[in-house]
Amino acid sequence: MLPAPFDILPETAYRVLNLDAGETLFRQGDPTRGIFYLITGRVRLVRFARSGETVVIHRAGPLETFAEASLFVDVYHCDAILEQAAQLVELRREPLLRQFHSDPLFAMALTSRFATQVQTYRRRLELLSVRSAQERVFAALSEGFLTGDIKTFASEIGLSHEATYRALSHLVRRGRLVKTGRGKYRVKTT
Amino acid sequence: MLPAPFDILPETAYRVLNLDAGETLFRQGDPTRGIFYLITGRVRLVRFARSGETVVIHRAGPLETFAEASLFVDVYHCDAILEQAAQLVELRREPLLRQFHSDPLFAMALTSRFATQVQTYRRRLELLSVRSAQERVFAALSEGFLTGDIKTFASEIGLSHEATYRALSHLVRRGRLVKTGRGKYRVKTT
DNA sequence: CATCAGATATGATTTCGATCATAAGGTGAT
DNA sequence: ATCACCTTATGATCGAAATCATATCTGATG
Repeated sequence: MLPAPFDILPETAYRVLNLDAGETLFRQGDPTRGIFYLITGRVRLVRFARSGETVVIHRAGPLETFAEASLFVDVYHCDAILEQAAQLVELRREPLLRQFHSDPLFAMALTSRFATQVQTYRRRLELLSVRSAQERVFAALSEGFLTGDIKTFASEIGLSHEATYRALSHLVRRGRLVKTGRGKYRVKTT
Repeated sequence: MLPAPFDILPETAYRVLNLDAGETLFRQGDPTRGIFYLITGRVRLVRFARSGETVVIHRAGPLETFAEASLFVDVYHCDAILEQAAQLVELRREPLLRQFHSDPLFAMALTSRFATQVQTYRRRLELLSVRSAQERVFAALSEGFLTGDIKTFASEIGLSHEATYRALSHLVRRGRLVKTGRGKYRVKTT
C-alpha cells in the first residue's frame, strides 16, 4: 500500500485520512505534522506571495508523496488545499525521524528515493525544453513516460492531448514509432 | 567552496578535476565513483535508448551537483559529456557513504538537500505548466526566480528572452510590476 | 443488452510565442 | 577614448501548438 521505504514503518507511524474537495490539509505557518502520500484525489500546494497573489507550487496526484521537505523544518511553507476529494496517508514526522536515526537502511532508502525523484524531475524538465511536439513525444516515449493513458502522458510532457495524438500519428507515419494497439505505441527498434 | 552539507567533508573525500569540452566524465555502465559538483562549465547527461537514439537527461550548469542517484547504485545509468570545458569537484562515493552512516547530522542534511531540490523542481515544473507568457513571468517573479540577468531568467522559465522582455513591459504597463532599473523588476505590492 | 462517459482520433481555425531583425544602453579591454 | 561585445528592448513575420469541433471506439454500469 505504501511505497518503499515507508512500507516498513509501524502502523503507529501513519494514519489514513479522507478529505473532501475544498478542505485544507495544512496552512502556511502550521507546525509540521508529517509528509503525505496520496492514494486517490488531488491536492494543490499554494503559496501566498507578498503581492497578495497566490502561486501554485505543486499539484500532487494519485500515488505521489508531497511535503517531503517539511520533515526538516518546523512549519509548513505553503497551504495544501484539496482540489478533489482524496484518500491520503499522513506519515507522521516524529516516528519518521526516529526511524531515520535508528535505522541506517531506512535512512539510505529515503535519501535514495529523494535522489531518484530529483533525477526524474530533471528528466521531465529537460524534456520540456524540447520545442517540437514530435521530438518531445518521441523522447518521452523512449524514456518510458507512456505508462497509463495518452491524456495523462500528454499532460506530463506539457502538451495538449490533441497535439500529442497528432505527433504520435506523424511519428508512426514517418516510421519512427509502431502502434501496438489503441493508445499503445512503441519506439521502433531499427 | 562546496555547498552544504559537503563543506564538512575531509579533503580526502573529494578532488578537483579540470576537463575540456568534448571529454567524457563517465559512461553508462561504468562503476560509480561518486557525485559531482560543477564549479564552472557545462555537462550534458545523455542516455542511449534501445532505439539507438540519444536522449539528453539533464544539462548541469555552474554551482549544480549531478549524478546524486549514483550514490545508491553501482553503475552509472547515463553518459556524462563535457559540453563546455569545466572545473568540477568529484565527491567520492566511499567517503560520502561512510560519512552518511557515521554522522546522522550529515545524513539529515543530505536528505534535506535532496528534498529541497525536489521541491524546487516541482515549482519549476508547475511554473512551466502556465501557458501565458505574462502569467508565467509574473509567477516566476513572485517566486523570486529573477536573481541574475533577464536572459538567464528567460531560459529558466522556458521562454525566449524576447517573449520575456515583452511580458515584462506588458506587466509594467498594466501596473502589475514596477521597473526598478535596467533589467530590474519587482512585483507591485498593492 | 442498452446506455453513457470517457479515451482515442482527426479536422479547422486561431492565437501566441519563436524567430528574425534592428537599435540603444552598458561594460570591459586595450 | 575608442572599440567590441553583450544585455536590454522592441518591431515584424511566421509557424506550430492550443483551442474548438466532431466522430468513433471502448469499457463500465444498471
